[in-house]
Amino acid sequence: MLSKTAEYALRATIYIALKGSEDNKLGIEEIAKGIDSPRSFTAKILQLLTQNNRVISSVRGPNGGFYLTDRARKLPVKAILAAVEEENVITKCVLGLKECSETRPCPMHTQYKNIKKQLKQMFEKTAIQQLVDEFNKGNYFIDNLKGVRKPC
Amino acid sequence: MLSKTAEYALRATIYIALKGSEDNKLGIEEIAKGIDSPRSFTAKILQLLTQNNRVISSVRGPNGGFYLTDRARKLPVKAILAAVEEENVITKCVLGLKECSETRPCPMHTQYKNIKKQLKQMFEKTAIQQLVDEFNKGNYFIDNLKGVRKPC
DNA sequence: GTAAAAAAGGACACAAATATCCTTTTTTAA
DNA sequence: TTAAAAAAGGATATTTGTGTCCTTTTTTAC
Repeated sequence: MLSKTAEYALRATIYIALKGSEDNKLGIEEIAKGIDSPRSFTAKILQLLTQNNRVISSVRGPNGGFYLTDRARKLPVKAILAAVEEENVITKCVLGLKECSETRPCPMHTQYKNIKKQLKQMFEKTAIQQLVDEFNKGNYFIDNLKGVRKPC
Repeated sequence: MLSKTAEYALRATIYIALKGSEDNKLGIEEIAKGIDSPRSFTAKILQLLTQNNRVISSVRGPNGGFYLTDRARKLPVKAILAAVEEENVITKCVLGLKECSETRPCPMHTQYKNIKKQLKQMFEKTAIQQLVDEFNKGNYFIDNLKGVRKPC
């Protein structure tokens, strides 16, 4: 479904949103460990997220690190995909046809169109902070987002 | 969503189901042109489909080619994904976590679980022949599955 | 203002996906 | 039984995705 790049981008951003703040910036070391991802590769991805779409904020030097502003927390999850140029999952034809629409549908269009619509909704209507809130409400215990988990 | 390999596998199989029969086998040349895919690469993929899961049947030599048996036409679309080892789209966590379930959900599990369920249904409940039937009923006009299109 | 900490950036390495080409095997028709 | 047609198979090339490492820049604290 998504590339490793997109998965790490989502995991890292959610991790930073969950554990960090402007007063408590997180270093790349902690983030990579927290989401179980390769450190340097993740650093590259975070660069995309700080530059391309300003989803993540960063500060260099001692006490520096990554965090999300309140503004960024209101962004839809789609903004993360956009930063790593993978928004197209939302719109792409399941058979990979360049043209696939209601008037020129591919043979799977009827079956897929509603799923695609829901994917679109999920990524566009869900704010990053919303994921944080829901996660904090639950008593979840997650393996890969290690530092984030709570005991069951 | 899907790899090129999976897309070509789906397109080729649907193309063969639409245009071919045991009496009218299709050659790789025609198939690749019909679905707008690289010829040799598509040939490799068709090998997977003939070997791994017997979704497609083939005969060598003059008047040989590819076709689908009636049995194969009843297979779910998932069988095509299985042949190219890409069934996991149906079950995979959207964030790529190894463990993600109702009891140990990832932060997007709530939003994604229903979409995943529908994806699963689509690939498991839709038979290849069903796509053919629906396509033939409509007055469709498709660019990439070139030979298959009908005028609007 | 100097040293240390941290992200940013550049260059490179490795692996997987995608794609091509050529040879071999099978089959058919003449 | 031979030539031609077609898929099967093997080897290799190319591109993209993934991952690492080292240097540079920025920032802070002392």
